[in-house]
Amino acid sequence: MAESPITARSQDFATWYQDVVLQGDMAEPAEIVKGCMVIKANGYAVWELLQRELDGRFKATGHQNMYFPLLIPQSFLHKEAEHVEGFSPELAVVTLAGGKQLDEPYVIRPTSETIIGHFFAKWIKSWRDLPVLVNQWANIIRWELRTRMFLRTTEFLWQEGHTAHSNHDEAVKEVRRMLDVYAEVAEDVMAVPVIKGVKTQSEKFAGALQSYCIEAMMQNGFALQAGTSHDLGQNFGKAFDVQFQNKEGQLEYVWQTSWGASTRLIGGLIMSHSDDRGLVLPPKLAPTKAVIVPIYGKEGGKDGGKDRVLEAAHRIAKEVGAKVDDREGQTPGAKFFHWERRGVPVVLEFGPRDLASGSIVLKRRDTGVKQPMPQAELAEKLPALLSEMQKNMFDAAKQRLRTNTVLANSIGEVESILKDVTAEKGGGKFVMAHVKDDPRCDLRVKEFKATIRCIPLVDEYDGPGKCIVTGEQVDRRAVIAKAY
RNA sequence: CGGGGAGUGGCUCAGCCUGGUAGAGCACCUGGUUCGGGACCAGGGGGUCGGAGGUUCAAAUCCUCUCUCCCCGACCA
Repeated sequence: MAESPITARSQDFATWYQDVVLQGDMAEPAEIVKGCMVIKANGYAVWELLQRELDGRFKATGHQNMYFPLLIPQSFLHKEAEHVEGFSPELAVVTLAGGKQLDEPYVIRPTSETIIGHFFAKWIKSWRDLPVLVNQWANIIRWELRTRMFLRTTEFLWQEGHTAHSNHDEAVKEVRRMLDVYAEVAEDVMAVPVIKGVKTQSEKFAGALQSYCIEAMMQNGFALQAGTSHDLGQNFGKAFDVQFQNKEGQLEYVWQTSWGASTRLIGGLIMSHSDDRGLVLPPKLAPTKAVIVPIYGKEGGKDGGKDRVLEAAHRIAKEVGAKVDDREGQTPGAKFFHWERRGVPVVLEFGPRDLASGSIVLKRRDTGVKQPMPQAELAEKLPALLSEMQKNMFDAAKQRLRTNTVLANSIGEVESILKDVTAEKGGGKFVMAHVKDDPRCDLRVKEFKATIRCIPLVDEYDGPGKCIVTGEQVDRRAVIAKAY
């Protein structure tokens, strides 16, 4: 398979990113066809690992996987006013089917609140039926004006959780609990530090009371919304008439939540850790943790030196759970590059010299440091090394987040920090400023193409202050940044 | 939709200005020598240049129309 060069330029991030993802291949992970992404082998393997991590946690918190229809009667979308307003512009609609014009068109789901609301109404009658905790792994379509590899494709894979509760308190607890799950997976599994917060009313999910989110910072300082968890209140309950009888025998509308994370996470992963030499995968998400590259040396081949090296390499590989790259006709150098650019955490060199000395040379992907070690110690040291790398990658990303987070006390200051920031040039910051959750503030910030990313749940700064736009008192600083 | 750019073997691209009927590198196939950071030699297969029309003795190259993709903006996970 072809190995195109990575024409990475660390400052030209968009181009770099495009190159890594399009051509830089973790076995050529993806390409875009008409705004939709084709995810190839290794890219999908990373997604599968992420899925497993998320799904395990959903199940551990009592959720069940279900599957709902792809096509939703258009009228369903219209039942919740804000929802239809928010999603109408990006709907793909099926008007013709079976060779006939449909009486009522179907929309291809952009998200499933409506059709799930429809079923919740059928399934929920009593307080004994609650809570209902559902998750769906699915594809959805949002016809955005512009696509971006991994971050915004027309069709994407995601997971959407939908729950119904008998009271608001419990629903909010669920919203927060799932937000924590996302944050945990981002930080512990993806090694991507995130800020948990709430969206402004302007930025919230269409139809929600409140949207919670985790925001990550990419290497160019851009923000990436990596997961959301919505408190839907009774909006959808009322729209779809999801009522239950409480213990007192009275009818009440359910309180709902929804939460989702998508293949965008893979983009976030790449843009958080990868470097000019290709992908860097955190060990927990690396489909292949370690590869042994055998080197046969001058005496190789004929006199059996090659066989001895290979035999020993396979023995070691079996002990430590590594893979041997025994492909013919490729030099060791080519193999090193091959695995390096695919983000394999540990590449092991093993040749005649190691065979003689009982050692093996180990190179870690995150730091690029190469060191010899006794073969006998490898099996024991590898797991510890992988977890050290996992931590190291998180720490590095956390450090970057800290370094690029700044305080500002006037709108002019925020503007001067962010106005010239672009995805290509980099230099993005998370600007912490007191700003009110008021559409006027969102609009003011949009003047220089930034957004209020979130109001953090935990205030790590100086508490209350005056809004830099309206002058009104607010209780903590919010994150303002340019975002993908 | 507005502004840029690009469509030429599998991939990346040169050739176009100054028309003469297609090239390079990588990849692929065969044989051999290699093997501690993208090996080398020799031989070989594969494209009619996004599509349509026009000008011309002759079009990848000039003209007209059209399609597609990429980047920037508006919309957004």
